[in-house]
Amino acid sequence: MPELPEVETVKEGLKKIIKSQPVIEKVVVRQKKLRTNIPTTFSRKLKGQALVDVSRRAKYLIFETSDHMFINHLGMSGIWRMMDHKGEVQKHDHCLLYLSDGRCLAYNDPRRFGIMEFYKEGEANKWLSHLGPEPLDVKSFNVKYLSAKLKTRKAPIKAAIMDQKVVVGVGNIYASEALFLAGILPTRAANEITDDELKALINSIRKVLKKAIKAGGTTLKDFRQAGGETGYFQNKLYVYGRDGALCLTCHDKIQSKVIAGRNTFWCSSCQS
DNA sequence: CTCAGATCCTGTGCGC
DNA sequence: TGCGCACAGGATCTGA
Repeated sequence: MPELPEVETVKEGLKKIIKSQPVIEKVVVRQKKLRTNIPTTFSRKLKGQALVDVSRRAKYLIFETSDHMFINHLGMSGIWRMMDHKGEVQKHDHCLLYLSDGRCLAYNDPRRFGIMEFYKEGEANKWLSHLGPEPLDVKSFNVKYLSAKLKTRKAPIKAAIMDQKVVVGVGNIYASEALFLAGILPTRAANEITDDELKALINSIRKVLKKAIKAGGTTLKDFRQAGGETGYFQNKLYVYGRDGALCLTCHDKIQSKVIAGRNTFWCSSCQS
C-alpha cells in the first residue's frame, strides 16, 4: 500500500495528533503476529511514556517516546486510525495506544505485512541499516551516485528504482509514474540508461513524490491518512492502473506487463 | 554480486 | 448467489 508520499502523509497527521506530547496510558496488543512479532515487552515498556515525536525514514515511521523509540512499517495494508477511548475496536486492529488526552491510536493491518519493533538510535538496525538515500535529498541522491549504483545492473530500470538499497520510498505506483514522466521505458536494462536520462529520472522521481505528498498520497483502496481521509493523487496518475486506456499526453494506448513480479504500466509512444 | 520467483497474509472482484 | 482464482501501495529470503 504505502509508498513514500503515503508514509509522509501519515507521519504529518500523527505529528499533529501528538503535538501536545500525550502520555501513553495503556497499550493493547491484540495480534502480535505481523511480519515479525510485536515484542512481548511492547506494552510494558511504552506504558507511561510520553509520545514525543514521529519521524520518517524511507517507508518506516519512527516513534519517539520519553525513553524509547519504536519503528513501524505499514506493509501493504497498514493504517493508523484515531479514535477516542470509547471508540469501537475494529477487526485487524492489532495494536492500540490509549493516550492521556482521551484519544486512542489504532494500528490496523489486514494483511499483517507490517512491522512494529523497538529501535535504538545509533545501533545497527536490521530494517534501517542497508537503506539507500532519500529521493528528496539532493545531496545524496544524484546522477553520480545513481549511475555508479546501476553500473552492473542488467535488471529492468523499473525493478532497480524499487530496490530500497538503490533509493528508498519508490514503490510500484510511483516507479511507473516516474518512468513515464522521464520518458524511459521500464523494461530497459538499468545499466544502459544514459546519465542524461538518469538525471531526468531523478527529477521525475522527486517531482511525482512531491506532488503526491501535496495531494495527501494515493488511495487505491485501503490507504487512509491518520485522520481517516483518503489521498487524492489517484486522480493524477498518468499510467498506473490505466492499461488499455488512452495516454493523457499522446492518446496512444497504455501498455502493461509484469516486471520483476509487479504489474507495470507505460506508454510506448511517450517512453523509449 | 545479481536476479527471478516464492513467500508471508487477508480482502476484493471477476468469471463461471 | 456462490465458489475458486487472480491479484493487491512491500520486501525478504532462497537458490540458481
